[in-house]
Amino acid sequence: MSAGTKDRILGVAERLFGERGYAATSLRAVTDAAGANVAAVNYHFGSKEGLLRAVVDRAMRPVNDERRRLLEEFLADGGRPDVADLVEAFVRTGANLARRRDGDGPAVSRFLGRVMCEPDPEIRQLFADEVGGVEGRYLEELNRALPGVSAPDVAFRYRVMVGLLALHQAGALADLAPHGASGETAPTDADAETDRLVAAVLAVFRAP
Amino acid sequence: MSAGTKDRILGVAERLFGERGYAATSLRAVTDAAGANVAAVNYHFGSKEGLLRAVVDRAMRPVNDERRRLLEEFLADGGRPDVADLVEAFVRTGANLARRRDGDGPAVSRFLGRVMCEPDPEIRQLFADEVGGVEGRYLEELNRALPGVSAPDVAFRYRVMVGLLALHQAGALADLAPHGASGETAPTDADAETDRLVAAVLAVFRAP
DNA sequence: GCCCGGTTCAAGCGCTCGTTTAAAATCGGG
DNA sequence: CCCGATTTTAAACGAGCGCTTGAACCGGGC
Repeated sequence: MSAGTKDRILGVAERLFGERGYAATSLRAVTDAAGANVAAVNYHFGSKEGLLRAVVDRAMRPVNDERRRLLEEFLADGGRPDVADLVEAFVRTGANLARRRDGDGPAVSRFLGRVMCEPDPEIRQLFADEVGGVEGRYLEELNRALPGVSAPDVAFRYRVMVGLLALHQAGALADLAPHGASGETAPTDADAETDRLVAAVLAVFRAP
Repeated sequence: MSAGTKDRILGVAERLFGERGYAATSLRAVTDAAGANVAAVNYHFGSKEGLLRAVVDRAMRPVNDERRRLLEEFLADGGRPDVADLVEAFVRTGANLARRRDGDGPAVSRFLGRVMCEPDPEIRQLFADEVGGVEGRYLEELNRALPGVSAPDVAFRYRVMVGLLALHQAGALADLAPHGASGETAPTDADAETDRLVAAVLAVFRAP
């Protein structure tokens, strides 16, 4: 039933890094939950940071692939994606992670959102390297689709998109509610939240 | 010249928590930089979390006060603030922190942004408690100013505003740039960034 | 049957963590 | 000037950290 030690460690690390953050998660917490030994981490991944790198890579790969695929679909036959196409493709690809068939969707999603918000510049760089290529191409196409907006403005709105997606995935948007207010504890439908997110990002890009 | 030990610790903690995050900052790093002894933290603040609480309180108080003042100014004489008023008041109050006369503005700003993004739910709660009252009133007024938008939609857009402000203050928006792209290393004018942020949030609230 | 490369393990390395203790330093009021 | 309270200090506590070591385990080919 259970996968190999290496994969079990990856899965647990993904979940715990996402829940507690990288710095606050000890290797022993990971290996205990994975039914493995601390030394196994250093054997398979070299170090704690190596483990993080492997988890980021595994989690990010399908997202990158899907975003690249959608972009190439848009560009096929000399097509020109508009802003809505690009935002939909980019944001929903990330947001839909949480709905993966296996039960790990929410964990992967939260993990990726959390990594994007980590304080340590090394970790941010690690993540940026992983995502780099594809994101750059989206920025290019966004510039092409918004000829009336200056490049720095497009770049800013692009960063807003990435940042909001990260907060959404980390679950950080959900509990920024003003708590003091009425109920609202209802876990508002996740699909509705994603729709709201896409709409918000689109509104930002379409601003005058 | 130097303030008392207590205030020096508060100042350094503010800076280091903002730079490295709470979990990754040791008490010894704080007290060393403050020229104080580790035990002084527990004497003055009881614990590491007590220190965090004190720093949040000190940093957040002027922001809360200013937001409250602006809101009451809008409401004076039966006035009714519109969306632009509310967003400007809320976002700029936070963003302008970085321009305080003393040199600590950027540190305070980064610290507050970082705390809003911390993974630990206890810390998030601590922050929410501190901000609570005032934010709830802004949400109320936003609902009043947007009669055509459903309450859950307004609540979502409100969370987008708070989240984006946090990312902006933490400096996380600045380096989500696609790195792979051209230069853009230019530290784009901070005022221009704030203007873009306000414009983006306004666009979100004004979406159909 | 035996050995071998790839894995996993218990144990321990040196170090840093948050916290505690008790003594020294500091200071204002009688 | 000295006393009592407040503040600051050095030193140590136990726990947990990331990482390393050397031995045990394991399945498959000679």
